[in-house]
Amino acid sequence: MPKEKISKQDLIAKSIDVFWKKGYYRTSMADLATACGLTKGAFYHHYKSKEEVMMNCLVSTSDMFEDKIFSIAYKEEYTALEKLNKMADVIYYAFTKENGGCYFANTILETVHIEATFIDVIKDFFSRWEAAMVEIFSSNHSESEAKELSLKSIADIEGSIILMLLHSDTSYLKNALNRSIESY
Amino acid sequence: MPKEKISKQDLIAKSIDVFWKKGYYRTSMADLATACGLTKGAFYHHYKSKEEVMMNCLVSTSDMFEDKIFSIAYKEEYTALEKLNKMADVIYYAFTKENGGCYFANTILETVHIEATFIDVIKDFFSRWEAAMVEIFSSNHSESEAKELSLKSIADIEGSIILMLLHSDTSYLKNALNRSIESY
DNA sequence: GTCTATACACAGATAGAC
DNA sequence: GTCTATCTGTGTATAGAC
Repeated sequence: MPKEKISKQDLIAKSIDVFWKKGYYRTSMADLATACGLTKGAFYHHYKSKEEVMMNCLVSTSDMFEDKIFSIAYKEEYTALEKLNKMADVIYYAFTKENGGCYFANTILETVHIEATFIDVIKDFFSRWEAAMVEIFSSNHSESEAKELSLKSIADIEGSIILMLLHSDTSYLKNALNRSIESY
Repeated sequence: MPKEKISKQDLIAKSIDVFWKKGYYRTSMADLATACGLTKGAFYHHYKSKEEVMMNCLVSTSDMFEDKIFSIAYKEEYTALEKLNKMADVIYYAFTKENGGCYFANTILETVHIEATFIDVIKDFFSRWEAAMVEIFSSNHSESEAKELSLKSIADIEGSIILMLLHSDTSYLKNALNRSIESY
């Protein structure tokens, strides 16, 4: 296979940046193409619709979170508290870099009342996150307590991201992550 | 003044429903006009731009929350716990009726990276909410503790709304409201 | 694989008849 | 105050040259 001018991985990575920042509906195919240094025509050669690009972006981002963040919960070399702290650091980085925010929360709020297209990928993301948190909290709590603590942490973090974006102040997220650690 | 076919109040009320459900960018002027039983031309007679309609909708909704919900925090005839319970009931109703969700959270996530137009009204909404919660928690906690408890409650509730919408399950919100009451 | 050109629908907004 | 008609821009998507 001859070398490609631009790889599919690159297209998705660049597209994620645009979707993350502008949202699904507000992003045009021209935006995505330009971000990749292509024209619309060339971009459509790789993906046949905006929906298809978005799906690939969501799946790719979810996999990246699993790989870089949620997987920490299953590493045997760390204590539960170490896992919580390490995850908090990477989550903070992921939700504050560039313009900040949670790609999945943005997308579900934008699309949930209009089309069900992306709901399963987003459910999957939150289910992976919850599973990772449950894994950690389970070392110290009953199964049902661990689940409740996990859901509370996730809700608190997501809500704090909203306040963080509203006030342009990352300490809202920082505080939520600390509350999550303290609840262990 | 002769009777109007349709009052400005009605236009805004109907528009809020549409914006709440479809979001700002996804809602067209034709959507708003149709929801009000008007044509685009007639609708433009009342409001000169979509942005102006949105601003009026946000302000009107924020005032409604202050009037019907946040004001409970300042009623002297109730104990702090009664206030928390009453507020939780109305908040639950407001965020679950129709399609559910928080109009202000939706809007800030949709627009914050694109335009700053609505940020002040939305800040005002959250600041009113926070003030009401601080008023209640202050009866039992120091000023700084009351503020932290308030922000935690609000973040938890907003995050739980996301999970509620994702899973079509209002118990996420119910649980967050209970956690807020228990934290008193 | 990338480009230009284009088809077609719909967006926000305005003009002018009734 | 409401309507129809229209202007202008932009959106998704496709066709076909290079």
